[in-house]
Amino acid sequence: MLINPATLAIVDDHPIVLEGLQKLLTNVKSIQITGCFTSGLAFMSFLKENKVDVLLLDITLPDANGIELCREVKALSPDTHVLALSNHSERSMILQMIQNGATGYLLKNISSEELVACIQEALSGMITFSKGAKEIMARPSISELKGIPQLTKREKEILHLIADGKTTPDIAQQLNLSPLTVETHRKNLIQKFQVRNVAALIKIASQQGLL
Amino acid sequence: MLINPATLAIVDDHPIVLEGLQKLLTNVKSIQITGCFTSGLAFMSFLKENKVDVLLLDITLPDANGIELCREVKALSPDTHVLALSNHSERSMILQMIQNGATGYLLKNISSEELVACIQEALSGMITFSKGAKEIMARPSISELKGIPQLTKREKEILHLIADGKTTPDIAQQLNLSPLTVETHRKNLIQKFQVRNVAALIKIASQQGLL
DNA sequence: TTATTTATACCTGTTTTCAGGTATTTTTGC
DNA sequence: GCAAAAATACCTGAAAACAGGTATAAATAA
Repeated sequence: MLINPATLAIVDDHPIVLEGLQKLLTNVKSIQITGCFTSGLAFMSFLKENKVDVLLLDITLPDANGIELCREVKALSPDTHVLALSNHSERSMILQMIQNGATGYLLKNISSEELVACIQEALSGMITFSKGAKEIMARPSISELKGIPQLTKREKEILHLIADGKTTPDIAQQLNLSPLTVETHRKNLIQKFQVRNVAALIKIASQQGLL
Repeated sequence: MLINPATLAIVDDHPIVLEGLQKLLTNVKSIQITGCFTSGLAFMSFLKENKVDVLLLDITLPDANGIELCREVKALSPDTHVLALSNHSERSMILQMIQNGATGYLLKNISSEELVACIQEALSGMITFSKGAKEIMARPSISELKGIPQLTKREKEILHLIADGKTTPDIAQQLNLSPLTVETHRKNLIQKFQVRNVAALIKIASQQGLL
């Protein structure tokens, strides 16, 4: 099974973490650490020249935020598996990282065996979470799920059309309704979600998975 | 380890699937099937009277869509672990289910051993995926990640404020800018994302994890 | 240092949205 | 069958957004 060891890079602004991870992973034969960086910019220029199979990425960085960096990495090098390595234990943060192309999410309290196992799983093309992250993901906050207004069929329909950039006259024509009717539905949507305008409406609807 | 077997319910509009799952799970001592339903409505009324530890939920249903049903289930009974069981293999679909409170996602080509393992993992309070689902999750579509316009610091700032429901005058005051300047940024945002109005802008920005 | 991008600001006119209502006809649930 | 909810439609006036420009200072990259 020893063809070529997988290349691994680490981005973390704490040198101590960098040191620790290196020590943990040096005696793993199947993994070769090819670079350690304390800034996103430095890593990106490295990535342009070198192949990286796995990236361990801290989310909080001095120059850029990890979520955007993750997306940039995947856009430049889609085959690089990005594993977020973070203290952030909010469910929404984990979801955002995954949405932006991360192959996994590891909490920093991870054990060394678990770390290696997760890297292996990522290398084999699967999403992976540390135990702690799995537990967080299984516990959706009730507030996220409750307090979601109940929409009628028509309201959902119109919500989607609004989100697609359609204006009231557009929607009225498409659904063969009076523009005044569409306005009423729009107003009810804004009222039900307790927001001020469509911008906030679309944001909340999108975050709650209604679009 | 045999205190009380976990209660499990199944919602799927194909009776054959219902039969098959029942057969697969009857000889598992730690799991007790307490109900099988072919419609979301029927299950919801059952859930009001009975405790359900795990729900195997098909996404495509005649009366409601599984994503919304999942949210309703979690709102009514937060301790019920919902495992999506589906043929849908789109990454976005999986993410939506998770965002709406699902504890896991299983593709229907799952093996019986894997199914039991996933149910056990869900019962122990962790998110879980079938092998196939893990692979899909690890492969973000490139189109999702590329083609994202590059925004300046100011534009990001204003994008967030717009998403929060702030109007141009609001934003101008908050950032000590001329409303006309804010209008320009707003216009540039709409142009960069190639959309018609803020509604579409916020939708796309939200889906790309920029909010 | 020069060229480009970014951030700033302005102008005009049209369209759309939003706030504040009222009101009738269908559905749907009990 | 009756009550409630949903879908329909209307009205007015103010506020905001959008389309279509132009233009200049400051910062940044080549």
